[in-house]
Amino acid sequence: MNIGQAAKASGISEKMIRYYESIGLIAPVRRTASGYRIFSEQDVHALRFISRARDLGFSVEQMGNLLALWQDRHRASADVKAVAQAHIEELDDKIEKLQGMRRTLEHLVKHCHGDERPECPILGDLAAESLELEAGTP
Amino acid sequence: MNIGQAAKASGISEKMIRYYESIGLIAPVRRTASGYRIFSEQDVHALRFISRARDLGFSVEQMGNLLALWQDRHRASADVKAVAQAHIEELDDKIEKLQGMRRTLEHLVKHCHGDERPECPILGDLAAESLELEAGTP
DNA sequence: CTTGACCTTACAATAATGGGAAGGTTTATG
DNA sequence: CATAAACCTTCCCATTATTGTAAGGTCAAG
Repeated sequence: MNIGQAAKASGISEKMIRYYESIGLIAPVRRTASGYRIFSEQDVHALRFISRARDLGFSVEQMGNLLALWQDRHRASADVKAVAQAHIEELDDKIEKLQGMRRTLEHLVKHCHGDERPECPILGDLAAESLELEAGTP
Repeated sequence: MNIGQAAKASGISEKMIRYYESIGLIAPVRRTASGYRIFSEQDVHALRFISRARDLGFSVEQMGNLLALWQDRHRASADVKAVAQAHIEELDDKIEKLQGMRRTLEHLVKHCHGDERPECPILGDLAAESLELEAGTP
């Protein structure tokens, strides 16, 4: 299997496969005499593993940890669980941050007439001209 | 006011102030004979505007639009509202994506024993060895 | 007049990805 | 067999927003 086929089979672009190799996330694969990469089923399996981990939002570093655990027959599932839980917390942080932004913005949008006139509480809030809408006094 | 004071007053780092100037988000401010930047109250006001917009997750490009609207006396609030609403949709997309990841991960974590044994549904799912946990057959 | 705290520019790095150029290789077709 | 299309290779650049660092100029206080 050459890199194009491996890319299709794994859902990771050729570019990213080369990148993952260059940073050591995956080991260099075999090459033909002329330098073309040859991917075994095993190699593609690892790429699919990465693809799924990536879909779950794991960073390259976390994927490295997961791959190492995956390939370690004597791993403890507790270690895997710890990585996953840490990632859940990261996700929660991001989600909460975005939701906070969303709430504030939603509030401002609700109070904006959205017509031809220039008066606008959204700009008012950004310029802090007006009476602190929302901002933390519940 | 020099850049250090403007940074403290606005909550934007010196670095980022220079950067925002370099990319044209803010106009170049006055300089002393020796080249030090001098920030007026107006300049700092604009920086605070940017700081708040940034806290709401607006991109540099969006902040540029908002600044332009802010400084346009004849703006229509509808235009501001449109920018804000577009951003809310972006936030919603991001939130939904993260929540999807979180749900899947939570599900996997729940089924992982988290002990000394190597068996782990989290790795199993990433390797797609097992019976498609979660993945779209409700 | 020196020291330390400031300022200046310029360049590099981060994380993950895409784009393209310049050139070698394999495959299909005439 | 020759040639063209479709691959592959490496290398460099761009992205977004931000921080770090280095080398050097300036200012205020002692």
